[in-house]
Amino acid sequence: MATIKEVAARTGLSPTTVSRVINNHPYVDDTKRKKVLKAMEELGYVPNSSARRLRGQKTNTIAVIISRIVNPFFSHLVDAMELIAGEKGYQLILCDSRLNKERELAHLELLKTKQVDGIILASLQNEWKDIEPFTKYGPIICCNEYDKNAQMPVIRCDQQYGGYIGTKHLIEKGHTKIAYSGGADRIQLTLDRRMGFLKAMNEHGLSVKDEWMFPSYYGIEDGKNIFQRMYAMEDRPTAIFAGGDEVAAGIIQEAKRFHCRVPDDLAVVGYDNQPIADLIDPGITTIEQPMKLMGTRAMEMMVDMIKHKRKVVYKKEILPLQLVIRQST
Amino acid sequence: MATIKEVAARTGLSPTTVSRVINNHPYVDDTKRKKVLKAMEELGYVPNSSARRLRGQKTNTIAVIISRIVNPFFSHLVDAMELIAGEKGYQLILCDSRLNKERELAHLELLKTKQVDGIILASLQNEWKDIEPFTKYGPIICCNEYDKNAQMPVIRCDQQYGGYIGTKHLIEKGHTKIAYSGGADRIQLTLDRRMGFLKAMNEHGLSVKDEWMFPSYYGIEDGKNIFQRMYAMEDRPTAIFAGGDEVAAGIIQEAKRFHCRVPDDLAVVGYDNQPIADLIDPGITTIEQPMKLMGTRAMEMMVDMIKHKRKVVYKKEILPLQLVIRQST
DNA sequence: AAATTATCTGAAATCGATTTCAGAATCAAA
DNA sequence: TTTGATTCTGAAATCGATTTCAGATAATTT
Repeated sequence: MATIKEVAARTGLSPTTVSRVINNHPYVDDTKRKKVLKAMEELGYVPNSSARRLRGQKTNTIAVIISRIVNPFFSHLVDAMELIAGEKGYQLILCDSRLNKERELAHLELLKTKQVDGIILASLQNEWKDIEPFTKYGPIICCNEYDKNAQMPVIRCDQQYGGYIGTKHLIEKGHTKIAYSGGADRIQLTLDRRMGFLKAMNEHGLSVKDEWMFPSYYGIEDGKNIFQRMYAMEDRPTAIFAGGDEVAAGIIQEAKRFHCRVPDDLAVVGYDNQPIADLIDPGITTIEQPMKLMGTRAMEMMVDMIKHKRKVVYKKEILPLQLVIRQST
Repeated sequence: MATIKEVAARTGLSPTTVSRVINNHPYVDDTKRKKVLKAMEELGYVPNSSARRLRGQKTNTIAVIISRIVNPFFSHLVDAMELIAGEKGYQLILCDSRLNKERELAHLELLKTKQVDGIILASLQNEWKDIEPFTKYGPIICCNEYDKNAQMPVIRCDQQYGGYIGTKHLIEKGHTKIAYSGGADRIQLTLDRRMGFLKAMNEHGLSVKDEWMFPSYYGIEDGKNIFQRMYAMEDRPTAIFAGGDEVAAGIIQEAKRFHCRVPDDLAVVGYDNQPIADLIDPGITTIEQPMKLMGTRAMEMMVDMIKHKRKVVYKKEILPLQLVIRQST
């Protein structure tokens, strides 16, 4: 409630001097500094952040756009970001696009209206051409997902490598009839992963049946669905590379229900290494993504870009992926 | 980049009129209104939100304080809140106290410094006496957790009832030697739940062994730990009411490893009805909390309080809990 | 002693919007 | 025709801080 003027009045000094005390400027007489601090204390004065934002043209706020906070992948990512943001003195605004283009664009407006100093895009619903116009209002970086055409900093994993090592693992286990979930999508990350899958298959002279290529799905229910479709096939695959641990879990759960043994009758590889991967029986062999590291690095880079108002040098960081072997393969 | 002045200059009108157009005030000549809109469009003008905040003494931002976003309970809660906040035109600032008192207090400062219009406390690390001073700076409501002494609006579940029905269910299944996890804690929610447990036990003339009362734990590892401790006992309980689904999952997983059959040798009841409850084998009998509803109602109430600047009438809402029976009992 | 530098202070401008207030023009009612 | 209401407009004040600029005083250096 109290303003800087009231503090000034109470001390008989000017608002300028009070401001200097608040901001630890040099050249303030020590007696007066103490007087100001005392008055601030007594009045319960706290600087009004709206005024500071306006004058300073800075919000100390960063937005992160994700597609679903309930997805453990994103909640871990956001968790890491929130920690770093706090350490660096920034607030984090959570923006959930819910896989919706318009919502994503609406959230990007935050940068235009100066509600945030920068935006981390951890999910990408729009094409680069629709996002690009926003870059002139402040720093935007991609984290996890990316666009091939985008000239913007990005922190991500080598998804092609992920697809490759997962598939290779199945091949080494002796599988030749391998299904894949995560096909028909315009998301670069998905395309990369699929390319890795196909690369491994090709390298071993294995062909891929069209009917074994499932589109991108996310939930447990989708996994159950996929299993049923495979189960109904004449020529069943003996292994599947699922797009995520939840899908993998759904497949495994449904397989059990149909007395189809995992991994003997059907081997399953997941993605993300989420807690459930280690929880269900059998444990899911999966590709671990360094979510903490990705979130941390993205936030560090964002703060760095804001602080140094550095001309957006197109910078990319690619983090390692790892195969975690459990009992589902 | 463009300001309201530039728009005014371009149209030959005053900033006042431009402002009227922006805010849909009546009494603006239609020709001029169109002229202004055109100029805004051409200049790519968007109102600066810091200026609006300062002048309007409103931030259109709400903070939610939770203890861990990676906990599915909270991510679902936040998910629901984010949705409603967006619908009502508010931004959501995510504050993760990480179970730390100081972090929680630091986040409450957001209200003091006018960075947010209100705060939803979905986790409570401090005592009411330390939180109360902040209430004079704006609306604060509790969601999920609460404090007995607190005179503040709260949306929560009847945890005592939850503890009661879970325990009663075990008793009805014929168990008399029932352990409980979630004991030594100063959190009201935990105390309530435990009271429900004890009430059910008393009603059936069952006594509770001290060594069967475990403190509050959260993770899978804690669950494993609890199982091992029970397993090592002379007099083993035949059932346990775990504080959460993760703990329950840990117990079940470890039980399997020791060839202890669930539910025959050990029945397990969880809490929250998280996805894993349905995923692991056997499925976990658990108490379902209406997280979506709780988040939704909390956000609606918060927006309502902000909009109507209503004197904080102490209002509480208690939402229903439900027993979900699966194979672990 | 004069010149220079370092330390300290406040008036006024500024950030970019909204609101108040007063006044002008138009229209309707008495 | 006068009065009153309705519609429209802009100058200036305001929100609450920070920054610029200029000036005063004290301390150092020549």
